[in-house]
Amino acid sequence: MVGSVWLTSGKGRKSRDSGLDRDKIVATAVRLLDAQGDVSMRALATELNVTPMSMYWYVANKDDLLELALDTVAGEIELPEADDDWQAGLRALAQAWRRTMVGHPWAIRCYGDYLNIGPNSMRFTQHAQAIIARSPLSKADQASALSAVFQYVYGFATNESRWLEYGRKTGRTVDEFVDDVAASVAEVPWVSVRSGVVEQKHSQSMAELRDRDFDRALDWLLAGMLA
Amino acid sequence: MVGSVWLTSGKGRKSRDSGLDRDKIVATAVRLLDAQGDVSMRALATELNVTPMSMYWYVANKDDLLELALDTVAGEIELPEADDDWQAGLRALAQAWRRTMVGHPWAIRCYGDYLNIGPNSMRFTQHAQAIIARSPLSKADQASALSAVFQYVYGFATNESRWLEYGRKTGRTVDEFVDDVAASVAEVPWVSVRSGVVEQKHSQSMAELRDRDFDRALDWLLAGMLA
DNA sequence: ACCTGAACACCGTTCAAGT
DNA sequence: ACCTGAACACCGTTCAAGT
Repeated sequence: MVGSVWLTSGKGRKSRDSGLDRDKIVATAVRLLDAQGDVSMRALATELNVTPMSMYWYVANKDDLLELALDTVAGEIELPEADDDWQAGLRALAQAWRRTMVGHPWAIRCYGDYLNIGPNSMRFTQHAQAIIARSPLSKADQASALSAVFQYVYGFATNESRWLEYGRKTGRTVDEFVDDVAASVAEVPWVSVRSGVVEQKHSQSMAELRDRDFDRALDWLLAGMLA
Repeated sequence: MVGSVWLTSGKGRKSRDSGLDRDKIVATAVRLLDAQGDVSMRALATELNVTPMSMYWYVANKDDLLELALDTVAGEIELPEADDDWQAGLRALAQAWRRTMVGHPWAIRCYGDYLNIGPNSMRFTQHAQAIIARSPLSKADQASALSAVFQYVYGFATNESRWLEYGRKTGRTVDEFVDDVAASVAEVPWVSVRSGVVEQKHSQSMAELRDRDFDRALDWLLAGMLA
């Protein structure tokens, strides 16, 4: 919670004598998380052909493990080339973040649980700050602007991930799943107005809708900043 | 997950013979969630002086219980008076949502887990749609605009709730907690640039910063929509 | 119609012990 | 230095049984 792996020296760089080390454990955890949406310490251990308790030699507890896993996926985010157009840069960065988060729905779920000060997360943050520094905004506005953009992106990606997870769990495509929901929801007595998502669905695929909306809102935000 | 309490007729309107009914169970769950940040079925039952298993007569499972609890807090959101100024209306609605979510951090945590089609949630949704309908935006843009605003608000409130929870758990004020984090984080080798939040902290309280940033970003978004 | 007891299949984690 | 076994204190939930 308040403690962070990154604030303790820890048993990070232990070498092995049975093929095990912290990196391997974290990598395996990420693999299982990607596959199942969650991990237990016990499942992780059996995957590694070892007793559950051996995990605790490399990692203080499950929270630490997840914090490490989270920074691992933060390392996958492609940072766009430096460019003079800060708005384009910010859009590209937001897109990159969204892309990798949607690829790891479990990550976005635990995003708020940790301080996110691992090396990869910090690399990302610094990149974002470098981009916004090229804008004409005041120092104070720059911070607000970054928060605004990434709070929006976080909200968007969270929502997007959920639909993808729903789809995966029910073994249907997202579009099919949305149809199912729409049909069920229509039966509920107090639902007289359909939600925006469901309403527009039939004209285009959810994926197209999402892409368009994502860029659109970013443009609004960026345009508003200069107004 | 994909199933929803609201899609099953369920044991909702059972009467009691030992003072128990679904409403009372849900109300108690909300009380415990507010107090501790989570509930177990077992703790809820003992709070109600009853065996864990009796819960399952009123509620199919824990997910259903939480879905009901979530709609209960959705009922606390104060819907602003109808007004011709749609931007003011949207801002007021966003503020109201933020206020009640920050009061129930557990709620925002499970917000994405359910379909949110309970009566109170739908009342909220319809109110939002009524407000945006008064804007000059096209039908399609109206849906995008609502999504954008509430995705941002969701991201903001999630972030805000986390800081408040951290503070509460460590028994410090949010400002003190931010100071603690800043001090610890400064020790981490790869942290060469401070994050926006931490950097500005000393000039004003976090609460002031948050209020200003929240309104600010909403203004940007709304301004961008008309550009 | 409502509630219980015993049980199942899980969790994360501590602690003392092995090599 | 690394790993294990047994145990503790939890979970949500099923199922058959009581009243």
